Amino acid sequence: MISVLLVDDHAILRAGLRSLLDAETDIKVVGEAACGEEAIDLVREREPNVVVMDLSMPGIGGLEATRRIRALDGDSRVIVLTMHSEQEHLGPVIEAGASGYLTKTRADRELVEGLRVVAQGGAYMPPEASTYIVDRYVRRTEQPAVSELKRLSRREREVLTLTAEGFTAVEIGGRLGVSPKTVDTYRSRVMRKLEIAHRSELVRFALRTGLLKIH
Amino acid sequence: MISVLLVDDHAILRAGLRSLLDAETDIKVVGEAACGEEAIDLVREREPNVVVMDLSMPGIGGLEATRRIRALDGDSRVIVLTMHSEQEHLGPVIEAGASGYLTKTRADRELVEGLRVVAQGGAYMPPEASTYIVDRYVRRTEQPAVSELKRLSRREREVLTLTAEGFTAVEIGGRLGVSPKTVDTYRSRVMRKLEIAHRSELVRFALRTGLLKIH
DNA sequence: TAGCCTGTGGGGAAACTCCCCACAGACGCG
DNA sequence: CGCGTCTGTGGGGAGTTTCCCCACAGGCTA
Repeated sequence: MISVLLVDDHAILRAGLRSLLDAETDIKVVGEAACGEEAIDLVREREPNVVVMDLSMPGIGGLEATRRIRALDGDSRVIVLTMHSEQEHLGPVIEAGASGYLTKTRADRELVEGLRVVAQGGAYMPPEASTYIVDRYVRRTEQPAVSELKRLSRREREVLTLTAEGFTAVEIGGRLGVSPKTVDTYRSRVMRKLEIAHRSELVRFALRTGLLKIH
Repeated sequence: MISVLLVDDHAILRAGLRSLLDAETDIKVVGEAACGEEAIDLVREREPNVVVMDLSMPGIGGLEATRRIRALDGDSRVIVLTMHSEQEHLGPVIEAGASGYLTKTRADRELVEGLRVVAQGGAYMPPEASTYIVDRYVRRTEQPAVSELKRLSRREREVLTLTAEGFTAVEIGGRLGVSPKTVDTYRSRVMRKLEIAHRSELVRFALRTGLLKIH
């Protein structure tokens, strides 16, 4: 059974959504909110599995509400429902931690499906979301930093990565089968080539180029 | 004008794709390949904007071919076209660096659109891709590591993040307005709480919890 | 052939970490 | 109320680590 909270400042729309969802036996609407603040309170109180969230609302709005709901201890997940196809807002929506995104025109057909996906821990986003997400998170060879990567030798890249991961020269040397001092040299050369003087920039570089990634 | 390379081991299918794409005035098919190896050679030679890639092929297959094409110097992008709806392969496809993903059943209607999106530097993925990508890259509050995050005090989190970013205790102390020794203590406490003994685990933790993120 | 890049390493001073210890205020809990 | 725990704050000191300078060999290029 999936519990759902509806958040929209238009009662009519909430009613529409409710009737849509009431037709499903495994979905239960456990509350409605007309603004972001109210939504947060209700999430705290009823801990719905999924929140269907309108973006444009008076007060803090759907985006900020999404952010705050995600910051709560519970694990309510949010599907953003935009009334117009304002897909330029997709980036902020993902940033805010939404798990789903639907436009009104698609909602009637896809909301139920999206809801199930999201309730199961998945995400339901339009194809365009991939653009945004991939842009941000998957290494892109056309990114300027990545072209700089090509100026590093293999050894230098290895040392850069392992250093950014927090290993010391001794450890890296052990893994690569060379002396720690050699590793020192590689690190120095990387920093000179990239014109960076500080370890933190090294980490940032590794992060931007995708050398350092989530396991 | 978008230049396209078609890769599929079935000539009939390539012919179908070609006729589909020839109908567009801004798309030009600049080559065809029947296997991954051939595809790589042709990409090197003709540098197409987009490669339409079948997954199941003799030899290295479409996945490995995609990976290698992405590793080339050029910036040809890849749309994967699966013949059946083998969406369980989405993860590897994204990992391999594909920018688009289409099933055969959708290709006739969506290929041209996807091609344009990808050629412009975007990504064209089914909604399910978001699940995969978001799962991997957007911090998820329900991840076990994140719940551990809540056991850390604010100061401890700050120090954890900055340490993972490569700053030293002196620098962190300066930024937070406390003594370096205090920062040392925070770091120690973080490591004890998380039961980690090594800096690299600290970085991994920061990465997994999203404390350490791309810019 | 003379450079430049890469892989490999040493020396040494300065910096940094890491473990132990200390203390005060806040908070909760018998 | 007193006691333990957590958090914020810091010191001491041994041992590590970094970072800059230097060196040399092999390969590739101009």
